[in-house]
Amino acid sequence: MRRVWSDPVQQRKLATIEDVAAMAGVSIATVSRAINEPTKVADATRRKVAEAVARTGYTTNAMARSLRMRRSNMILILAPDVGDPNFSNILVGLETEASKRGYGLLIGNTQNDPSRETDYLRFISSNQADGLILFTGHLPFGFGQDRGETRLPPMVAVNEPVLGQDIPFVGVDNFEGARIAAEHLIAQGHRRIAFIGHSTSREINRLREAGYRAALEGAGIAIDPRLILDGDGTTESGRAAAELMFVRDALPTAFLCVNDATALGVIIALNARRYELPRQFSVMGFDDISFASFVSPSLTTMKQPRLRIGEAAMELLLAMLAGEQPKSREVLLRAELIVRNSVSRPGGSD
Amino acid sequence: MRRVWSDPVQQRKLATIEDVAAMAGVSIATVSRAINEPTKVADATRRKVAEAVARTGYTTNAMARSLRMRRSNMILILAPDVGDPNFSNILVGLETEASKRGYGLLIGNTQNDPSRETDYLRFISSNQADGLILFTGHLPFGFGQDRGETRLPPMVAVNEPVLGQDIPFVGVDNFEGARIAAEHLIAQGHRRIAFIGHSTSREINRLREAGYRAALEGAGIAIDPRLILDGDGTTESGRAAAELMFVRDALPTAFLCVNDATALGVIIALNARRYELPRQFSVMGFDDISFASFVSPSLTTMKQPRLRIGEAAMELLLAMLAGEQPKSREVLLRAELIVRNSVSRPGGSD
DNA sequence: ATCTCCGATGTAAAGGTTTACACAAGGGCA
DNA sequence: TGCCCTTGTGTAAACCTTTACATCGGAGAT
Repeated sequence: MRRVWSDPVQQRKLATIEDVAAMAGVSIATVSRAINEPTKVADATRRKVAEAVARTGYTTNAMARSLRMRRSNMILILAPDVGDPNFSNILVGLETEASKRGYGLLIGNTQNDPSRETDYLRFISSNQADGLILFTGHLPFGFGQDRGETRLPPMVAVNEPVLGQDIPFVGVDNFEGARIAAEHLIAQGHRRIAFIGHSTSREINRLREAGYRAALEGAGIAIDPRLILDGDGTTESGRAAAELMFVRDALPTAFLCVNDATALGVIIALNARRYELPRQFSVMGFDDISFASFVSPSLTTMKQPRLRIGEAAMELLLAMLAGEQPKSREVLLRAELIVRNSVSRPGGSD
Repeated sequence: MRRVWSDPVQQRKLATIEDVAAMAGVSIATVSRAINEPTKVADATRRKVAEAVARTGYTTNAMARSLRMRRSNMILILAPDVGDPNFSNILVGLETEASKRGYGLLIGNTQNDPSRETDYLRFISSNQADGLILFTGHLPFGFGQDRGETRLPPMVAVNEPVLGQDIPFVGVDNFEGARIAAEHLIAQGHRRIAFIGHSTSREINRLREAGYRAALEGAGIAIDPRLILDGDGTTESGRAAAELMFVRDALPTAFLCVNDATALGVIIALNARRYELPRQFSVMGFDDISFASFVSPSLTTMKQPRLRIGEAAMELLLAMLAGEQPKSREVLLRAELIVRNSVSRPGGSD
């Protein structure tokens, strides 16, 4: 049995820049330059160094480098729920872009727990991360509020904007997306369209509801407040909202839901009541999360360009780290209408 | 407009241990001890230091600390696909346990690209990470094979074991899980049970197929090789496999699928052929990924204890880092049978 | 022939910790 | 009283880079 892992302590000392310098017969400064600024070094020297690097297997010690340069080439990702499907796909985009530029990703799962948010701040304040991607929709607890004039580190909000803090945001155009969704329903002939929102993430909800209202007004349809319900964004709350509609007297012909999870709940409620979908009721979601195509009927929804959101956010953050002024404080990407089978013309309702 | 983010360079220099020492009127060594080994410091001194720390807002610089101590308190997670739902839930467990013990998580998305795997090795070889969690089922490209006797860093395989490398593994008991699944079908009265596998991750497939065979043999059912098909683990391959069954003459009454994605494909194929499920065919999956409960019929499957897998893996890795000998080289957790609506007694087939 | 300038390289400081070792003071014991 | 041991603290080295500044030759200009 080879006990490969049993000794956690690095045994064979790693080669340092000094070993390389000795082998190449130059000073450590020259080695450093040969590696980092090759043009500043004579060709012959550069070759000698390159060979010594290869023979020693030298890798520059990231800790020493970071200590000296005061930057770690790490980005901290702060998210309330790492398991959220919406998160993980954006993460792929973030990672792609970051690793392309030599940055690493450090992930922090806060579960909306203030103490965990504070906890992760140490990565920032100890220089272990140069910048921050925020999924949480608010500044980490312990920032800004306590010390009056704390400088905020470079950061970009994603998924949900941070209100009142002048923090660059990259995300989907929620207003426009919801308007397109509602217009799709209207184009199918629906006039009585419900909106099931969720107050949990206020800003997203506000924008999507605004898009819904804009579409209806644009089509000359009066807003019926009885058709606007509020949930918390979960499947269960969608189900409950649909049930509530039946208890009241006012029924819609179509449900526009603030997100796919809610839409799923609505579908479950309608299926349970033995309605035939989409003939009797149309349902639309927003997000296009993975199960959207597997529900029955498969869900017509607005697709968030998650990969591109991640890439764009990271690109923006890295540009900020490089000292560039971002062109705009908000990058909005268009949501794409995905037509599946949960929407049709209003027909034999009841 | 407050340009909070516009200057990426840390402006106000952070307090160092020296500032604290000066304020408390002690040496830096004492400050360090007061923070890290409080018992070795007199009470009065400790209080002075604590106050100075509070007043300066001192946080120890992680880079300097890591440089000196040759350990970073970071764990690198190497996964082929960060967006995979199976991954993200294990990640939550990993993160919970790691952050509880003061470790950070660095994530690397390799997309099974050897060059990206090699790329991420720099985190290990430059001391930027102390240990490694491997989702990939193989050593990162560039490890082991090239230098004959390279010491492997402390690592734990998760999800899929690494063959022939004596690397500790934490995961679900695939053999046992598949056997339980098959036995569940047998208990419902099925005798002709198909197994749709996938050769992409060989070891997982091998074990699950073995569990299937063991169950059948245990019940005295002869294995019919025409009922064993191979796919690649995707929904599409599940669909294709089910279609193939219909082309051939041998039909099962139940499909045991190597994973939920495959099972979903089978369900789609059967639904498309207008069979009534589960009356005419039963279908079982494995994994219990999020959409399993939303498919129609909802999927009976074996649930992987993902959270616990993550926790156990991290616990093991950290123990190894602390120099402990792991008790066993393999931690197998039981999969749990989740009964939903895709399985019933074999009935009116055709 | 001298001066200037430039390119290539070396020297040494700085970045912020932890910790081995030395040292001082004080208490207990012979 | 003298010695030893313990407890608490300080000094300085080590961790490994990057980079400002100095130095040194040689080429080109006068």
